[in-house]
Amino acid sequence: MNSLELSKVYNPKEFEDRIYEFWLKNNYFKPKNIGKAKPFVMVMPPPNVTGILHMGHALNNILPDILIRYYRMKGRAALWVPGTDHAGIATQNVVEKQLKAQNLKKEDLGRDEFVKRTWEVKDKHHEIITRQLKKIGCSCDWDRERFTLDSGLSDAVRETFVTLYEKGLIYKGNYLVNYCPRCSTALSNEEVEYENVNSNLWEINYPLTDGKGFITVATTRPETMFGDVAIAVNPEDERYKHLVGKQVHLPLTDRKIPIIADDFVGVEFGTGMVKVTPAHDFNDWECGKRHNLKPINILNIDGTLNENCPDGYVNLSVTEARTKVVSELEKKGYLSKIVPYNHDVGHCYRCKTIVEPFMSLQWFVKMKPLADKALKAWKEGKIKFYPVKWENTYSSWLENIKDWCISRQLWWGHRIPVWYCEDCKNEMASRTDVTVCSKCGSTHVIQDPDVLDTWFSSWLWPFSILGWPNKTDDLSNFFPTSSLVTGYDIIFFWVSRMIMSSLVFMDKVPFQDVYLTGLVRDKLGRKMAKSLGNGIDPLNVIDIYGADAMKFTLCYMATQGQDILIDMDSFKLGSRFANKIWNAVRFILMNINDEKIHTVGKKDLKTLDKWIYHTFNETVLKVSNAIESYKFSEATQAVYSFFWNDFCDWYLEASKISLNSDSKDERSRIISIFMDLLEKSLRLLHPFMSFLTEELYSKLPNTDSALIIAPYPEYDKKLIFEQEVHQVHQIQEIIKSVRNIRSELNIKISEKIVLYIRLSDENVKKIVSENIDLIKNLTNSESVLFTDSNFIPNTVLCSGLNYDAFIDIKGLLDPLKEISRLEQEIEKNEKSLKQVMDKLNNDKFKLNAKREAIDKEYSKKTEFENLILKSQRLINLLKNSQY
RNA sequence: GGCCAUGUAGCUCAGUGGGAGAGCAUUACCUUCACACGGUAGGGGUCACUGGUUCAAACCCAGUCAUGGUCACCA
Repeated sequence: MNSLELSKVYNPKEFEDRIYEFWLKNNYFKPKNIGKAKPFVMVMPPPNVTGILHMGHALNNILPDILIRYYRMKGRAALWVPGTDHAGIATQNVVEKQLKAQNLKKEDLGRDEFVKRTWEVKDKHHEIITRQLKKIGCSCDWDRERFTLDSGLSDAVRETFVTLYEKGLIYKGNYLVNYCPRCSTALSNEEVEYENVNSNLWEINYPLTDGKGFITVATTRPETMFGDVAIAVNPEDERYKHLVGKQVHLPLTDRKIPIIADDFVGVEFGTGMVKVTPAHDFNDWECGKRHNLKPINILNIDGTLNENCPDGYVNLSVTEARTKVVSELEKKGYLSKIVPYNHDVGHCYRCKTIVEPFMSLQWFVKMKPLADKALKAWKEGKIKFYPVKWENTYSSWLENIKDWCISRQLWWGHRIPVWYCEDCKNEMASRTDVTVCSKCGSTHVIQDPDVLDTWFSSWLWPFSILGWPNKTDDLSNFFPTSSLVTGYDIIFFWVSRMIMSSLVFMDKVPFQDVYLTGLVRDKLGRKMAKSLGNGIDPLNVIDIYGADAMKFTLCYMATQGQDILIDMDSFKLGSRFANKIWNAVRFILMNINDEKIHTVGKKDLKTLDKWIYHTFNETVLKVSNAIESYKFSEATQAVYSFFWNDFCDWYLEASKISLNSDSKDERSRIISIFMDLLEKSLRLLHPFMSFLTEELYSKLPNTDSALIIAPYPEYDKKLIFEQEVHQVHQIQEIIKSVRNIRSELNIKISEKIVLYIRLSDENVKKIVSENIDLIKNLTNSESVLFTDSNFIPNTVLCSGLNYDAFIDIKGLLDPLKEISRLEQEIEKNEKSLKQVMDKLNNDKFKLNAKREAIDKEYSKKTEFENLILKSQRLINLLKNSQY
């Protein structure tokens, strides 16, 4: 070890990669003392293998890393399991886009070849993502890494599907589902995002078949009229009662449809008449069921119109058909009017295409029984959300849950484990591949072509990742996990469903705590998106500022429930702090010569030493409490202010006297304390500044093992020194007020002053006299003397509660200026005094307020009165003296 | 429309029933041998608005306004 090894400026590139290798090589990310120590387990929310990690990912992995490192140092068997998600639609889209660039469709390749290409995309992105996570410093156990489409998870998916199938909780049927025509697949309700769209309400006339005029209906989707099977009115609507039961001609076709009454129709809206299109609208679907109306499907699976539509419309897209229908209606006189209208339209969450309600044969999970379990577990307090407000979101979703459409008409994903016999039509759900029909013995069996929703594998993550459905050691050692950290945007997709699946298959909640991070946004509050070009690449931040700076900054800003607004400059916070730590260590190391480092006993601690130990100890308590209650910002603020403001600004500055002492013993004493404090501080800081602290730790002469596995500092009752803390505050107050006056009077640094201090309290006097050199140094005085006088000519006075300090500025005093300054002081203090007196003159205050509050007001009263008195006296003296 | 947040310094945000805080930005002074990614000292706030509870409210309650999120929609 020697100080020369530390460069002047903190340069994270010099050591971050090396340190990560060091950790990896020594298996420090693996849980220790399994079975003996209480485990602390987290699973990584698996990033999609569709791209690279963004700032949100960085945040969502930085916070778990802090927790894992903290609990690891606390002696828990800490395990963090990483992994990635195959991300069905999203990844398939990436490959389809690549093909499109080559003018190819997936059908040109065929299913097997397409899936093979998708695996290549997966491999590529997986490699990048892994590298990024390592750059960030994630201390996860890479040997346990999983992928949602690996063989183990595929077993888990089959086990889950077949079990639910056998319990009757999975069913297949022809229902109306949300359908993305671009992705050519069904979606779950959660995968549809509603966006407000400027559109029109078209009012269309439908002629009555009895020739007695026409009726007018309003619609936002005129092209769906080819699927109309009825017109509905509200049964209470006096305007239309007489029409119920009559028939109308469906314009542009030769079909006739009935007018029916149903109370889902609002009297107020539009014309009060609704076209009923069961195959393409969820309300109409329900209405159609009530009236036994057979739905007419007008769409092909690619979203174009099918042969149920008139000639000339078949194979048109919905948009094209809309234009054509409107113009035909207008031409033929059926169009009554067009009213501009804004409404929310569902879009595919992956490709933003407008989704169409579409009737098709799909697989569903019956959710009510699962949701009930999940609600019960939450009500019993088995699971807690941080911040708690999200529990509302969780419970209201579960209370209003709808069945989950899990089949996707995609190629990338877990194939549905159901086989059909082509001969006897037998349907077989199976954990293993089926080649022979279980009923008729035929070998003509084919597997269902669809795949499962990608969330059908990730909802098993907390136990499948540990080896389920096999009974593994990991499963018994590490399930249930401890905490989950993820973004609030996937509470429905992922968090709630994991809770449901764990309760069904493991009979336990998957984690006790869920911490929901805010989303990372730019300084204007916008989401970071490729299209806006406002994204910040974590690797870029690491390149400029270092991984620790990024980690510390994000953590500092991670307050519960808030989105995080940042730009590149935000990371200066962490970077400067890292530099500060670096240089503090560097400074102390370069001051070691041949001093012997030893344990300094309590009796050898001076006031200032006790103060810093006390402050450190309080910080340990604050930080531990904050981490354990997921108050990340609070924890970082505590370590920041301790290390920078207390340790560097005061203790280190003050201790330079000891460092420069002629006494070898004193130098040895102070260096030993420094080493002890640094060693402890680095342990305290490690979860937040992992690379830097590990690197510096290795440079300390009093350490011999890795910091990452060193014990976390514990609160120590033997290090409470209230009295010394009070004394140091006294000294700090004197120093600050003298510095203030110096600055106010523009006394240059080069100008040494003479300071006279007057103290009435003997205890204070004792402690000040012990630290006279300290005051001298920090106020840049050539001498500090005690005085009993209450006036010293040619000096400026600054006073506090227990002291007067006279600053001799050697004939530079301008009496008029000084009088004016004192008058301002008086004014300020009188204002404060008035506030205090208002309270003290209030009998109710004295009657009701807490004892301490009253005492405090009285002491404030004395303080302000004294200060005013002193200033006034000084003004008089100044006015009467002959300068 | 329901529900949930948020509104504190120029910006981003902490905070707490008892004298308004941090980081960045800004002003002055300082390149003093750890750090100019630094030091010292400042300036800057009707704590959205209006009521209420309380001896005391930025904090608790109600309402208003504004902003955001989310769910659900009547075509």
